[in-house]
Amino acid sequence: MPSSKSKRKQQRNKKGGGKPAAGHSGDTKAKNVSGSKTEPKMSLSAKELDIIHKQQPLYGMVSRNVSGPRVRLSLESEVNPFTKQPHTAQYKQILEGRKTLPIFAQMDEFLKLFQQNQIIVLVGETGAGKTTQIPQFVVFADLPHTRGKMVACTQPRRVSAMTLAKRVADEMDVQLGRQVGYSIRFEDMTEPGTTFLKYMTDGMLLREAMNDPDFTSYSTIILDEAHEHTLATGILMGVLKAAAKRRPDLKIIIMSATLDVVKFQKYFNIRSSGQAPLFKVPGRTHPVEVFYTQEPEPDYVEVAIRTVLMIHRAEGEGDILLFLTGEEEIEDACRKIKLEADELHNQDPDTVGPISCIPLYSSLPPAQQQRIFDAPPQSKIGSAPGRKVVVSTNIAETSLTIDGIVYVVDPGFSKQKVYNPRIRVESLLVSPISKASAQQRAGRAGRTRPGKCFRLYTEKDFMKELDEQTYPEILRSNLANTVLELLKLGVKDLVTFDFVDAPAPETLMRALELLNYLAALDDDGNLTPLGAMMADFPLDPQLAKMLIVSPEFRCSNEILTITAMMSVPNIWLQPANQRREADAAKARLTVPDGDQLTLLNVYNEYRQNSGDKNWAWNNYINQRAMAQAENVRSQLERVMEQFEIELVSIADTKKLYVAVRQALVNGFFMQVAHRKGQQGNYITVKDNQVVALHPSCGLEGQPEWVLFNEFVLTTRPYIRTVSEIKPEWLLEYAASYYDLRSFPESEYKTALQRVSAKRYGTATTTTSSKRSGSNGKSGTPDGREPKKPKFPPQTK
DNA sequence: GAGCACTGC
Repeated sequence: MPSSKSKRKQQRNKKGGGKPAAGHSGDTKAKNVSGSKTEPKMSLSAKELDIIHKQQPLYGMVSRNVSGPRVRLSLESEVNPFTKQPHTAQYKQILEGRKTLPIFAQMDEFLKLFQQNQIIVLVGETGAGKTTQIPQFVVFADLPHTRGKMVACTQPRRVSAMTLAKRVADEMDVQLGRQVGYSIRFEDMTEPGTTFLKYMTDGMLLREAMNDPDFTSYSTIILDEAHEHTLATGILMGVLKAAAKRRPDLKIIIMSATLDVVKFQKYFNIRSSGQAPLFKVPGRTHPVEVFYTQEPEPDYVEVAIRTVLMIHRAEGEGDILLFLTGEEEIEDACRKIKLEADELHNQDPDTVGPISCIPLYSSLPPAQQQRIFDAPPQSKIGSAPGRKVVVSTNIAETSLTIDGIVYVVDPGFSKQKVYNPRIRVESLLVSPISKASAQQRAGRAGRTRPGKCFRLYTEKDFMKELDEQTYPEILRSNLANTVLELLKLGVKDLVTFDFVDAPAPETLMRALELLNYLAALDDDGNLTPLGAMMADFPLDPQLAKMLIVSPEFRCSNEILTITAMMSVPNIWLQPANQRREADAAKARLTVPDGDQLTLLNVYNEYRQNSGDKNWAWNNYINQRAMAQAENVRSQLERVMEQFEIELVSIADTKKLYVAVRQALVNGFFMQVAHRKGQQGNYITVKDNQVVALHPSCGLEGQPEWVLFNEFVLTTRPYIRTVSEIKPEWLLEYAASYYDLRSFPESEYKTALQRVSAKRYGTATTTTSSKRSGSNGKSGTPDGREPKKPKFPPQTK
């Protein structure tokens, strides 16, 4: 079957881009179809109609010159336009459903706007069907398969890309992974040459762009969920805008669920043709009545619990969704709600029904997450109906949809990432949500029938205090990775790069500085060969650097494992009632020289015991995280193979553990702390932050010099995932960063000077044996003075 | 003696 199809496609391709799609030579009919301004008359003969209906549904259609009536004719055909197979009964049934979507009635209008513009901004509430229907309209308008191109539709999350592709494949009556497919990390469900509609994560499209900055595989790119302002979406917009200027034939559609789209319209004003046109799609959700508190409430958790109980007592049937900020808060609230609701029910079962209270957050095992789809508890005949209460983080705002929710309780807070470029620290802070977020939360009450939303803040606060939109992620993140990606994408000047939301100069400066010290950038800010290689690894720059140089330390096999383990969420389980057992299990697996070595040890033990299905569980290790680490490890191994980076190891454990920590220094020499006093305090080198070892740290005692993976700001500043290192390694493998002349006077400077004097005979000159010779940066051979980097650019 | 909002390559 594939061979006959590709033959047909070759015949079409011979005819070239603008020619009729179905081998029909005279395209006069097509002109008739789309040429007139009013509802076009389709002056098709009975014979032609018969061809369209029974053999060639795309007969006579011309790419980007297609009208609604003509598309509908193709949809009603007996045969599938793309497979030439007879349509199934399921197709016809789904098509009837699609026809009732409001967006379906706007097809003609959309096709016209699409034809006339290179870039469109489209706004429509969730449930309008825009994500399933618009890509299909575009497929008919573009006929990408006749030109060897694809239509892409990007999503911020993997699950959405997968489920949408499945849904649309059904709607188009094709097999998933053939004409319609998806592409996400670890899974490419497409067939090159056959797939012409591809759902994918925005991160995946960004990866592709690194090797093809003009997006040449695509005729149209649809960017969905733009209102979420995620990092990848922000970068993609900038890159797409640049590509659209170079490629007038590349069409772009920006889709958003909130009305605040003027920003996008203005941003995509290319060729000075005025702002990009807006296409509006009506929503299809039920009305939600919104209530506010009269006075600001000081303790939102307490009020939230009271509100849930009030709804349970006084409101009609329907489930409740309460938004809180984190795991502990959620588990705590669930306990209290359950306790009080049970009491109410026992006192008066006739008016107050039974309740089930279900926590929801991402680190819950999938089986427990599934509980949100359970039916509410049954009540005895004659007594009040049962009710389900879901207490959730923001995961229920976007990622997971729970049907049957009628009441939403919104205290107006969520944990949000904030970045402090001065000390290069990302942390999580409970912050007020935006208006857009509050609206999204309220909308969760109206998915199946009219609902109610109780906001635990005043209407005045909503109007005056909340931001319109959530602050874009690009303004709240460490951009080291992003900057490396942009450079690999061919962006020369980051300071003048046209961002939708330009990051703070200090943030860019910090990123450039780090990349320069890692030798990913030369002193003129150009990507080095090492930097180009680093960009191809789906890793933070420090991890990529350490992995690439690890063969020089004969431990690339181990560094590969550690890198994978450091790329997955926390592997340690600590059930509340088994803390002592969990701690004991952890102690058994701990390597006292460093937490990174402990991670290596856990992975190796896990693999050695792969026959024992209960090993992870018995050792209080998160099985899911381990499986993820295996996955990441093999992906990284493939990239290493591409670059012919050898996988080597040292048999002697003692020597191996030294080599591993030396390799760590090559990536993390900027994350080093020195012990200060006897109180367990450390001070970070150059940033001078007072920190403590995180209680989860497995180091024996308090070594003088440590390297850390993470700086976390919680009850106090901690460093987490820590290894002991020797100061000589810093001088040897990161000589230019540890040029002591540039150091502020400090205890650690004095200590390093002592080491330097002992080693090189002088306290100020740093020479190097240049062992990490994969770049010209981290050593100063021949005693030459280290060159002062021009990077990063200084800001005022 | 803490804690991990969420997502992505």
